[in-house]
Amino acid sequence: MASSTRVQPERVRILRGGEIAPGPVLYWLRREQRVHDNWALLYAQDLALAGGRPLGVVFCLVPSFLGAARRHFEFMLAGLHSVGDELAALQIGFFCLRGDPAREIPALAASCHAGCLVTDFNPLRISRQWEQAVCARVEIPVHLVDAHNVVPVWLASDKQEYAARTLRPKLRRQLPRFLSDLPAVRRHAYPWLQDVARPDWPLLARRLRAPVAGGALAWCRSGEAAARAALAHFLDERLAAYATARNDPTTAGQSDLSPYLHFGQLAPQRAAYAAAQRAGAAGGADPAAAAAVAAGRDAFLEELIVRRELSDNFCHYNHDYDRYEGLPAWGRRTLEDHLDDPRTHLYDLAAFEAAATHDSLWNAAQTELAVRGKLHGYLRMYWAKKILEWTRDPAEGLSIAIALNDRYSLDGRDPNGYAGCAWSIGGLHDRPWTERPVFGKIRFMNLAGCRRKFRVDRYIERVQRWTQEDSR
DNA sequence: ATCGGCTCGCGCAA
DNA sequence: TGCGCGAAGCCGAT
Repeated sequence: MASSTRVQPERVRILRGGEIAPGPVLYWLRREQRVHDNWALLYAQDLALAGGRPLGVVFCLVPSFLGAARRHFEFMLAGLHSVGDELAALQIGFFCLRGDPAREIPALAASCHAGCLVTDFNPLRISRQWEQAVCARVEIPVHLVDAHNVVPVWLASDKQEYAARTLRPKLRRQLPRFLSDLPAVRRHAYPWLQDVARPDWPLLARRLRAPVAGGALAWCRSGEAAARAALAHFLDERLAAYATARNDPTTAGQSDLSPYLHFGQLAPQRAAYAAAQRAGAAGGADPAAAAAVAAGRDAFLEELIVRRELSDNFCHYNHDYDRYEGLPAWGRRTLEDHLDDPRTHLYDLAAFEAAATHDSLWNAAQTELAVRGKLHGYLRMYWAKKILEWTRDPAEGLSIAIALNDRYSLDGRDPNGYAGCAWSIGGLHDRPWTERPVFGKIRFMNLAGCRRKFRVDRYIERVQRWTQEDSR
């Protein structure tokens, strides 16, 4: 069977080799929960078209996943619901299974006599384990597609990068080849004819075993359509101010796209391509406005591509990405020099989770995280660094920061979160600074710095307003 | 308001 | 082997 005509071969890794057998192509959808701008779906469709076969998509719902809360599952299920509807309209089969993917995926592949299995790339350990388990239980080829990174993670670099500055030039060299528009998925010429039971979405929601944590997520509607609207809104309304406003938690200066990127409802490459198109022309006759758009675009692309793909690089090449042992050697060394330093305050997970520290800014940040399911980028650093400062040792601090981020943040359980916690607490991708108690040479942050950057009282009031709205 | 120093190690130039 | 420089800061000097 011929290979893909629309997807570059460097995007694809063969997890299990062999001849593609007769029978439909099955795409096991995991991280990229969208129909459009999805290289893995396009690749699976190309394989199916080349062989004249039907195409099916399967998602396997795991009732409990890395500490995710009920509202995360509800957000995800709402998005998957529209994915299923759109695929049906394209004559592509859609299954939403429930249980252990290591059992469910091979069972489905066998029952529909699939000739090939395609899945999307995710660097987290649990994803690799599922891949291995599935490969061991099927007799057909399994192909893995990096549909998340603009430059496929294994092509961008063959090792864990030391810092953004070592990855940046490697990405830049490859971007002309990869930062392109994406082709449209087609109505599939060979319809999926076998009976597909429409997922019983309300039943799936009722059977979840996820803990209830945090408030409702009124600010962020789920789904591909909402994601595209949010991108358009950001590019139209906020891009010009992004370079200057994104580090001020009292203004709406951030893109607010991370939930969509995390759940795969928005393709990073779509966002990057759209932002790159917003060249100086946007300002028209006004050179200052054009310069602001260009600065916003550059800052956004730096975060969207360089820093996000750096965190995929970290988790892909460092299997201790969420543990103390995964921190850089100089960071661990200097933290260990200060293990016996007295701590000014000590809290456990429950006290942090209850936002019951002595610091009203920290409590407000934790409250924002709990109520809204997101924490402003600048405050997220302060938040994590204080957890390091107020726990008995850095390993405990790291695990508390990760646990809270995974439980509350809509974009938790993502390489971004693990890299962010390791940056704040262990100096990952950072450099050493003046030595001081507890932190050692890890970059320090404090309230005075926040006051210099933004109106701390205004931020705290803002969070209190959200809390009142939420309780109503 | 602005500036330099802090401190490690990567990667490139020589 | 030497050297420049870096994921978002802090602090004290001017």
